Amino acid sequence: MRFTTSTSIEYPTGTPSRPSHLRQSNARTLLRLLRENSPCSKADLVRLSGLSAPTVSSAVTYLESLNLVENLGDGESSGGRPPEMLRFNATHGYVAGVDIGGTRLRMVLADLNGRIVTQWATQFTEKQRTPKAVCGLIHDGLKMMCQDASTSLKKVLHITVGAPGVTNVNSGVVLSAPNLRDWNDVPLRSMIEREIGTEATVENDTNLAAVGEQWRGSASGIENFIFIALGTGVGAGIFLRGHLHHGANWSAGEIGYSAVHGQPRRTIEVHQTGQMERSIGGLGIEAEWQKLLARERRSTPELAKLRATEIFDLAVDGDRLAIQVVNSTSQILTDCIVEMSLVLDPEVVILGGGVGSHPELCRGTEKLLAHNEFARPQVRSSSLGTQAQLHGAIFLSLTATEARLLA
Amino acid sequence: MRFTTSTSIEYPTGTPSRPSHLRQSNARTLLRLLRENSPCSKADLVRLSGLSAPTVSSAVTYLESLNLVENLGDGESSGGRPPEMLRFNATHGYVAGVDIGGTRLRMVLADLNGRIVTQWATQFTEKQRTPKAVCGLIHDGLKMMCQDASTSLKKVLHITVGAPGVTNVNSGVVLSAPNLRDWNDVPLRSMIEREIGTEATVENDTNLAAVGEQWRGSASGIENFIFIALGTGVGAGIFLRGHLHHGANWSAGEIGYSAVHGQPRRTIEVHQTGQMERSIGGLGIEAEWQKLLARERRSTPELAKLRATEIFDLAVDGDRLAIQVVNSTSQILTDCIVEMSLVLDPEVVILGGGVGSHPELCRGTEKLLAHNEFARPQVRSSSLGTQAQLHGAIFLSLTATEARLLA
DNA sequence: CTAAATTTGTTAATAAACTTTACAAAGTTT
DNA sequence: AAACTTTGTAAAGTTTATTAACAAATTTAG
Repeated sequence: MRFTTSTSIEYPTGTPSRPSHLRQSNARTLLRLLRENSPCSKADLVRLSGLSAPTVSSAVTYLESLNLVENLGDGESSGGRPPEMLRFNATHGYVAGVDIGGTRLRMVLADLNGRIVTQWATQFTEKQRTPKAVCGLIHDGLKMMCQDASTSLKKVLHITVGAPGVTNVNSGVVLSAPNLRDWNDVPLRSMIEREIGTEATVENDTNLAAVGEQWRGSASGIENFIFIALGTGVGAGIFLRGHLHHGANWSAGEIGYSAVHGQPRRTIEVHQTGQMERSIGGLGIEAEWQKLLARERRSTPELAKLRATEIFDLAVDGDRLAIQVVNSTSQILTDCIVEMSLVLDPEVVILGGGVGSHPELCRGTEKLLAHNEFARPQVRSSSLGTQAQLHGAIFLSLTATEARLLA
Repeated sequence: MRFTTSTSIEYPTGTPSRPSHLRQSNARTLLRLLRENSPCSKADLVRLSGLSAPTVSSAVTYLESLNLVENLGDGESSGGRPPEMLRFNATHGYVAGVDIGGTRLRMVLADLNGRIVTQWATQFTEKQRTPKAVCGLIHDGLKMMCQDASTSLKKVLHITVGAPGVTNVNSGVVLSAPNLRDWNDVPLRSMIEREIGTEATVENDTNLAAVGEQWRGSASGIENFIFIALGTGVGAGIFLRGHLHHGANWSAGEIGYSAVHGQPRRTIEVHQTGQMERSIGGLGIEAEWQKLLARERRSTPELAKLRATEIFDLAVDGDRLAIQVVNSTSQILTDCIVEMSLVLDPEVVILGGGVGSHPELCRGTEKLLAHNEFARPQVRSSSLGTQAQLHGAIFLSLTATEARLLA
């Protein structure tokens, strides 16, 4: 260090602005405007951006040279020389989304407008659930989808993978995934990047579902909401001030371990199913149903093996015991929502997952929440259903790609 | 709308980058570097910023013309021409912080480095607690402080006011403040701005305390933490990903209404003290203490009127009943922290407020949390104590001012 | 004690990016 | 067919940055 007079300065820290930054910044602005307003003319871009015509012209030439913009030829005149219509070239590249489920692998391929162009899925065999095998399957699926979309693997710019477990998004490591045996500290991102040669993001699947619902689902445009996934497992995706919230140890939203009102207090242990999950997870709901059946001596093999959603369906038909199950589930869920709302004050709570998206549960929860004067967010069912994760994955891939299109 | 060929485009949306933006951006960068590294020379700024020497020279001249930077004269040579030392002119302006408490008004004045130069406080009389009277008191206090600091009211660039209630920070309206009679939908910001003629920010006092602890207290440098204020009231400041979280209706952190494990479920009503507050607020702790005293026939007038912190002090001395009070309070607090941690996964929880900052409570809570395998944030006592709000207010004022110094 | 080296800072020349002005191109309206 | 409107480009001028050259002031070395 050459510095001597002052105490101690570390070099360098600044981010100098140079004339070339203007070009970059304006190119980015124009590309964004083009993506939001395709097709449009240069004159439109002049009006939209506030830049001068020569600048727009030069930037568009630059974007065309990168193959990011295509010229569609003359448009309709509005009283003068007809405009040359421009369009963002959505097939300049593609992005992929992957959902690693407990029993199957699902994938989608989308263009740079986020339009899904093809999809692929496969059931796991037991052996295929190792991290290494999953990477191979993803590679296979990607190749199949590229073929189907008549494109090449090289044009896939980013791939986002949803894993059913606690995930360090920065490092791309799946820290733990209870439903996937031996998935602990799996460096999934680097494995995929090495296997496929494409930049990757790894996220928790429930977080992806939340992003999906925010992008083009029930939480569209909402800045503060909680996505609650009720299925075999119970978890939440926390979306605050327009962004996912992960927490200090990537475990935000692990509400399966939350306490249930009226049940004894417990300590939190990783390898034990949480109290909330045991109560309102799919298995918990079915257990409650069986208990009630037994108590009322109505148990038959057929009734006893009903799944949670089927029990809810019975409630819609007016079955007294099933209604009781819906009510107790709704009550526990409501307590959970109230506690979260007091802390976070979300605008909306989205109920998703195989069990959670059942409309009867939404209705029951809404009714109970209405008793409160506040801590009373809107409750909505997931509108993307099982596709939410995949849409969220596409969104994150698009976001990651955006910065790289003009880098 | 002149646009006809495409479906519909609204003008204008862009943010064009022009050469003058470079100057602005670089001036801002250099000012920031100067604030972080005062005193330093132009040559240092060249190295820190990565900009060329002529650019730095020209920008510094500009900053000097605005009186934002002062030249201290020659520094010590390090083997060549001695550098001209530059310093950010922290007395170019001042910022103020205000805390509206239940019984008193406290204010501080700080320079643009955030150094507190003077303070002022007054007890409220009953009549002085109306919004209008409070604005007058703030005006008086500000004038006193300016006199004390030998500066003028015109040099006060921003004032941040903490109010003990739910506050809409965008509009500057205090929506409700249970401890201040008739404070409902008070447009405090515009009232202060009109009275004093200075740009103002209004925030919830607990949120300000959280900001203060993050800036120069127990949460220094922590991106995700929860500040829990335990006093007569119970509330939390939620600090996530480096920013305060307010929620959709400005009521995030209202955990005084949270349910207490083992107590019957209740609906949430605004004008009724919350369950959590009734249990571990100062009054709740004192009631519990009196109950235990009565049960053990130890009640004396002297013991019965002890305040919560004094009861905790007795526990430190080994008093069995007092220890019991600490334990039950810690247990309820721990349950609350665990539930929040499952949702938010904070790195740290700061205990503050008159009751909460008692070290015995921190110790008890830490011990109980240690039983968990996760949902186990660090627990720390507030290090700024009753000053936390004021420091937070100064920080927010500085942040608001920063953008305006070069506008 | 003087000359060389070092560090700081300014001036002059050059480059990049934007804007304004002028104008060409290609329609519609009168 | 002439006038008007809209789109788009070319040329000239402005702003801001950089590099290169140099001046100023001190330390170091012979």
